[in-house]
Amino acid sequence: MSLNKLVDMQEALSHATTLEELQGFVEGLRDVYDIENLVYHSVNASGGQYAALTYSPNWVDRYIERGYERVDPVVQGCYKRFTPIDWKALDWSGKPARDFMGEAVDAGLGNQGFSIPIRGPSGQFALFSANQKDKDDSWAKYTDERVGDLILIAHYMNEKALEIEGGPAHGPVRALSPREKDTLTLLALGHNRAGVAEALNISENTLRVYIESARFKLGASNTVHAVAMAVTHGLIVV
Amino acid sequence: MSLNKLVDMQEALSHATTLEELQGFVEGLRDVYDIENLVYHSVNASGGQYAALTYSPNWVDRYIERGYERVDPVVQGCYKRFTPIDWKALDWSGKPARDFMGEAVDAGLGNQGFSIPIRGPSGQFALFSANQKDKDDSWAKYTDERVGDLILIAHYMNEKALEIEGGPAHGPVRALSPREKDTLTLLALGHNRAGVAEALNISENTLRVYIESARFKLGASNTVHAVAMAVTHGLIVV
DNA sequence: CGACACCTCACCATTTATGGGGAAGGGAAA
DNA sequence: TTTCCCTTCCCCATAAATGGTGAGGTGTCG
Repeated sequence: MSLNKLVDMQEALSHATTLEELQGFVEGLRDVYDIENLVYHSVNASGGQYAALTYSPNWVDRYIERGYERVDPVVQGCYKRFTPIDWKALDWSGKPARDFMGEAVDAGLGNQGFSIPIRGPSGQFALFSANQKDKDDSWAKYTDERVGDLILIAHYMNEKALEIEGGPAHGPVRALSPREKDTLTLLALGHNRAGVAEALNISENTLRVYIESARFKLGASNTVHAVAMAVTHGLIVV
Repeated sequence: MSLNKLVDMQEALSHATTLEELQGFVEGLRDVYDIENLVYHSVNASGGQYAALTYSPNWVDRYIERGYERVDPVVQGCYKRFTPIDWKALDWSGKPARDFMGEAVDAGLGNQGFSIPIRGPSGQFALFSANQKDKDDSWAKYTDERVGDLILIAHYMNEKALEIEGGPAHGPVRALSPREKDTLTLLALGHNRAGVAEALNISENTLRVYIESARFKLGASNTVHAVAMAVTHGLIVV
């Protein structure tokens, strides 16, 4: 059923090289999936935000201006989750939350919604949401049918957004040798040199060679730097 | 097509309260989806690992004993990704990687595979993989048809695993004060104590208080450990 | 075969980090 | 108001990390 759509989607995404094109992609997707609103919203590890969405610019401006992300149950609820969720299942019990939804509907949003939280390396977080004015039963049918597609799209889109935005940001780092990874991993876990040397069954002298070669490869100025870089670049898993 | 299966799956998962039951769930899933092997493997932020899988115990033991996670292109490749990927698209160019695959096939694994990386809050990372002995074209057809289901299952399973295991499991990490964050951030960027103290315009003595209080809060055994923990827990952004 | 990367070990002098102690002012919460 | 926490500063002795250099063996790839 959805395979053709998905193939088209990937095809369209593969050519995107700017964030503006992602905006166009989201708008196209809205037609393909016959839905009123789609939103991709990314918050990277440094707090930088980016969104590609089909809400009215007025609503977006108002949202940003008044800092509604601090009230919005979708954002607040999804930040702690990592599986898709229907907006009905979120906590709307607070008065600010209900007022917010009232305003949102006035601004043209639908009453139904469905969001997919996405997480990338290094604390990156994004939300992909579908929104529509609909009755409960037909909305449930709609989401049941498309949730699989939407999850895939959300992830591909997030990958593309990160590729565009964050790609060449952090410079190239040479891969570490197995021993170098072992060394940095154990250091990151809190062992000192003597402990690491013992754990790896090598002399502390040898260990130092690994630390220094890792430092050299990463362009790090000391051990702390090297370990931090290895962690943030995903070279070691702690 | 897959809706009934998914409903059954969620139903089965909702009753799970122990990690052992997840193991049983994975085994059941293997039959439902007519695949040779399924693997759920989670690494939480504290380095704790948990797996529910259908590989032979011998292979699992061998994998752990020899630290194959450092060689396995599936683990290494997926850690940097966050969209599903076929194992063929991974980097198998190194000799250790090829040797590893040879051993894996000898141990009964199929030659084809497909993995879904999953990320949760606070650096939690998991992999959900499907594995089978198959030809390229029929495997491509299989994955195309089921990738949507598998992604959903992977996410629900990860949610359940974290719910069971996660809650109060990984020790509480107290929030860092602004000065402590500044300190660890600059240390992570490669400055030594003197440099950080100068950058923050405080004495090196004062700086030490921050390092030690941060270490204490994080339960870290030294500066390297504290910085690594702060990075992996997303307390600082490097 | 030769280049190259990797793993292993050693020594020395010096710089740097750590552990543990004490102290004082400011602010916020209870 | 009292109690925390945050911020800032100081001292000392000891443990640990660093910088630089040298050198032997293994394995892989062209």
